[in-house]
Amino acid sequence: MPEGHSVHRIARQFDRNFTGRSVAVSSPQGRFADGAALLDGRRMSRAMAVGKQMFLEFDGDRWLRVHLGLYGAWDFAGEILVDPTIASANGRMGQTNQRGTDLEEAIHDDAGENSLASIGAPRKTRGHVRMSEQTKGVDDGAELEWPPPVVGQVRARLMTEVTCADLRGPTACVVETPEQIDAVLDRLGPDPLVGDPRENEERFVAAVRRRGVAIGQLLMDQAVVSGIGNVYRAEMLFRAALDPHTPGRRVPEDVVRGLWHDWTELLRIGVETGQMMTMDGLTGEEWRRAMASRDDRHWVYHRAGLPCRRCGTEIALEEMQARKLYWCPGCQK
DNA sequence: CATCGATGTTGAG
DNA sequence: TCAACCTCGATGG
Repeated sequence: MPEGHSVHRIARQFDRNFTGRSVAVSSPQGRFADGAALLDGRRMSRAMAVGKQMFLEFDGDRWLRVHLGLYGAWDFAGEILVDPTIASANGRMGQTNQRGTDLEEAIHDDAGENSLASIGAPRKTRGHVRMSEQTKGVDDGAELEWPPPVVGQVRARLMTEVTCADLRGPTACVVETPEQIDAVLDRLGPDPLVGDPRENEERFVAAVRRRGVAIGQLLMDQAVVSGIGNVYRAEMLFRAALDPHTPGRRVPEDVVRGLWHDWTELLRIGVETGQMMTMDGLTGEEWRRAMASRDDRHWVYHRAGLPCRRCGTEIALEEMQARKLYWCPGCQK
């Protein structure tokens, strides 16, 4: 569920709270026990995100790669220092942080101790993780039948002296070598927040205009561009007034460049605010409504059958590559 | 209470 | 193309 903006926010949280510290790594659930043992006690030296992938570097050339997939999420507990670049939800953005209206990616930076934040799939915070609650040591009874891996519990727990991060439900949570990390990076398309902007744009333009595949598919292809998911795809195509079925090579170059610039800006806003804000030019009242309800926040996403906000045409819904595609046949031609 | 579906990816066929 | 992965909020009875 989390698209690129969430993953960048998580990486910044790790950078702020874990980089430079020794980390106790465990797998309360058991399914990451081997990987946890490889990392336990090492110092984390770097956190970075590329698209929907997050990479945590540890001393000794070991990396933890995490992909949240459809419903993964991180819960932070204990002392949490909030990265200033993502803290604005409680400050400058003012009404975007209405209390109780959006727990989706709320960052609680008001309490130094036992504050808790959940970033990832939409999810309510679920109560505090007790810092004293260490993973229970298990004695070496050779004949013990180990219980099967538990579903619905913490796959990986990372703890410093003061901060705890719990991971649930990821698609990928694996320890990898630098070479393996490079291999993953190599097949990822450009991320506006990583690397050289000019180079990124040219890569994106070339990747799109080389293909006969529908632009609606290309935007979701992580080898073409990193971090865009089903929501941003639908919204970006609407904002560009572009028919999702247009083959990549038939999209005018300036429109392709426009898509890149739009993604750059939407991602920047998403990382800063923690919300997928894709509607602009709203009046004060419209804005308030958009912030208060997920259903009022998008141009087309999740609005099948409803009248287009711009032209009144019924928003269409179809399956594209087994994902739901929302678009306005009136505006997008 | 049970069932469904979701902001995603992989790998089998 | 489709099932599997794996979690939980929303929905319906």
